[in-house]
Amino acid sequence: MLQVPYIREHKQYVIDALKKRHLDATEMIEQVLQLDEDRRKTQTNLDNTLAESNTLSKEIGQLFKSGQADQANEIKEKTAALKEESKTLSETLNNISQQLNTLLYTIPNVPHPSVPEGNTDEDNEEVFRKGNIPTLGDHALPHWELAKKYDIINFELGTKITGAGFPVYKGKGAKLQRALIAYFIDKNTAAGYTEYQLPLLINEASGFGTGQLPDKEGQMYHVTEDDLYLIPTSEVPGTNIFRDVILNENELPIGITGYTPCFRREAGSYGAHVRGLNRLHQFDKVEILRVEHPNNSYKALDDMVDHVKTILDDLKLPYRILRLCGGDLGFTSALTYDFEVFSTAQDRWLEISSVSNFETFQANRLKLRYKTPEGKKELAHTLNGSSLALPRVLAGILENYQTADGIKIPEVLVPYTGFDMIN
RNA sequence: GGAGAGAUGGCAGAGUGGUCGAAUGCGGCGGUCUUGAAAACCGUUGAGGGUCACACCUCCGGGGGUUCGAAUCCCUCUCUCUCCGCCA
Repeated sequence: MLQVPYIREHKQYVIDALKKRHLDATEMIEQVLQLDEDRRKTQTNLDNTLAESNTLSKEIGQLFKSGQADQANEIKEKTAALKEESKTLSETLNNISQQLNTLLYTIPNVPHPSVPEGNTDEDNEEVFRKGNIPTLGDHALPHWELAKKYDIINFELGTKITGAGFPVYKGKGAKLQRALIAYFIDKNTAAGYTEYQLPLLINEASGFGTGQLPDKEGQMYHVTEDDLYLIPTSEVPGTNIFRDVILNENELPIGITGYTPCFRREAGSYGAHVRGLNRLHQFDKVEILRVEHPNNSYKALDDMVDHVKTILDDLKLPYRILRLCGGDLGFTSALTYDFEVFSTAQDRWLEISSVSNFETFQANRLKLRYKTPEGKKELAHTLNGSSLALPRVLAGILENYQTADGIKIPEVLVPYTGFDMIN
């Protein structure tokens, strides 16, 4: 959620920047500013009314104490009108505040100046590419065929147990998953991130804090009996650690990492693009997350990108990094870099990580602040990124490491798997 | 699932109708003392709105009510804890 004072001071900039998202926010912004002005006016009126009746109440108390009941009763009559007035004013105030908030919730984050123009993922800007795309012979198979051939993932079984999009990993496939998780977390903790194990269900307040609610309700599985949601990413429980928190400035920066399964309804997805591991309802992901001083958050974003790079370098997978264009940028993000690994047998790029700076957008919803040495409270910046999303990494490994004899295991993983070949 | 208890400032914990944004202790911050530290002592220390700054207003789990006046009384919701049951 954008900060109203910021909008007030940078009105035109905000409107122009939001145009990158193909959103003409002129009217919304004007409305926000008008509502905010109304809000403050009404608040002042209400405050004055309440101040008056507070004074009278005190007087009445004094009069009763000194036995002047007649005078007290006289003043009592005066309070009725004030009471009526303050009731009306506070109703108006609630009304205005609600309108203002509803409007603010619908305005996405202001894109960073470096965000390129563009409509779709095709307009994203490639900023880095590394790794050789192997030339696979005629034997090359897509990962879902490989999974079947070596009996390491069973999609049909998951369909039987739950439904489409809930694969069952088996034998070396299951072990490889576990190896990847352990390796990612070790890598992240070595870089200074503190490991967490987080809840997989979240309440409404948490969903709101990171921006999934109220708008993107349809993306999450909802346990209606208890009114809880299955997490679509550990960003949600991870970031909500800091909801309603005021840190000391010297506690920054904070970095945490955690592994969780993620659950996504993916309503409306279909076809070849969701085949195999490409798009699932349940998948594993290791996440990194940071709380930063505003002055340092873009440096932190670069650090996170560099960190994810080293993981992919270790795995020796061909990958590229994209800077998302305005049209493809997520609602809450100011700047996002996507990592994509090349799926050789499918001849396409698969997104395996998304690293974003949300600036104060989430912090404002979360009320995540830090206290400066002067005692001022400022919103912190939040960032997060995947390191990494498992299924597509697995797809990349299966496809790129396949040989006539089986699938080789990337060297760095062998200590974790205990085997160097799936055959 | 059954029975009971509770929700107050960073934490612990008083407060049952007016002078309570709230005693006290701990913690935090600043200072005195000290070569330095500890101890002791002194001071300070919740959040939001509003203002150039004050004033002022709101907040004692959420919502509603009674009252001139509510942390305090009533209703309701949520959550937490204890015991029993069930269970990984």
